[in-house]
Amino acid sequence: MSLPHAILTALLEKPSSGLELTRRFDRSIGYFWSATHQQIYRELGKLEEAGQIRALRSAEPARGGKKEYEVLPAGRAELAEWVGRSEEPKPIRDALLLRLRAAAVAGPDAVAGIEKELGRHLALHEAQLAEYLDMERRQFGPDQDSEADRLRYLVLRGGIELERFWTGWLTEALATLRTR
Amino acid sequence: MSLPHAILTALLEKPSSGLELTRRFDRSIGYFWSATHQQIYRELGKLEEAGQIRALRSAEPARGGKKEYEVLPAGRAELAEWVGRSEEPKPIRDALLLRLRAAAVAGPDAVAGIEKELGRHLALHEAQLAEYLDMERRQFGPDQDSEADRLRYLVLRGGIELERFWTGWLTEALATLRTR
DNA sequence: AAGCCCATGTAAGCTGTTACATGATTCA
DNA sequence: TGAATCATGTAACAGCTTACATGGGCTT
Repeated sequence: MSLPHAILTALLEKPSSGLELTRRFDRSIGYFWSATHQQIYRELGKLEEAGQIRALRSAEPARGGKKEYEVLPAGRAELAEWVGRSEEPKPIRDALLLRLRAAAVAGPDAVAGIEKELGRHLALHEAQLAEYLDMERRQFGPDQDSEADRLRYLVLRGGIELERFWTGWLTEALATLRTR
Repeated sequence: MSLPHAILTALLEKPSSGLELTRRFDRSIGYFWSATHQQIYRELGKLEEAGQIRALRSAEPARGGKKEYEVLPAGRAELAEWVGRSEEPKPIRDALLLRLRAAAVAGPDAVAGIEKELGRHLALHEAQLAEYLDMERRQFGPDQDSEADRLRYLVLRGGIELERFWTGWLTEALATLRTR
């Protein structure tokens, strides 16, 4: 149940149309909460229905016209309430770890195939880490004065450390497999 | 599309009934691929239908009787093929990171509420890390001779390092919030 | 005029979650 | 015998993914 809150957050940062939101979900917000344009349009409809957001320049033609949305007070209140809500961490579902475990029972032929996949993932995570480090360098100076900036920096720090975990573990995994 | 492969892996490690599988998904397999008993029973039906697994002691009564399943050659082949298959890493969806980002726009009142939640998650991840370290100590000695053991140890190493990431980042996040 | 991108959607299907149902066995 | 637990399911729904549809504007 977090997609509506992700959208409310994005719209509070900047009122946007559906497609603009989609773009931003491919960049910043999507780094920790991904969504496709189909999900976003559906959810925008629900949020408008619920009176939490409102379309600007209202009377555009239904098809082909751009609709910008902004958050209403009810939406802001809902988001603030959600932020403080308690929720269990979701159990992990990671296909790569599962694959390794499967390789242990599927026999040695399977192990050769998985090595390539591990290397591919390593490259992807290294690229993501580099991008985060670049964002860190450009967007965050030595001192953040505003509370909001410090929170945003914390989120980025999470992304960085998570990618460091992946690159570290994948490197270790490849080294282990190669010395067999 | 990984649940059937998780089940095949578990059944190859040891033929089991639905409930036994459920138990094991709460322990070892579930540490990186969780599933409820409803999912498991549904999937067991599909796998049997597809000729990848088979029920032992076949003619037990439908209700209340225990059914043990074992993997057929077709199932083993499917798993081996899947292990080598290439797949994009799933985009991240992490509610806690999203919450922090939302807190940045939802105002300072929201920040107070989130601190408690961060502390709660920290305790959970510390407990999980301790459990993994205990497993490491008990199940894996200084030298793993068999390939399968080394793969299983790699998976556990992944779990350990992932929990270290969480405890480290959550500690940093709490420290940052408290010095505001 | 044809092809491309922008922008907003619809529809179908799959996966996962939550709530409930049913019979068998065990133990107080 | 009643309650708890074991064991296997059914049903309904929510969320996400994939494929396709529709119309407008811009370029060549």
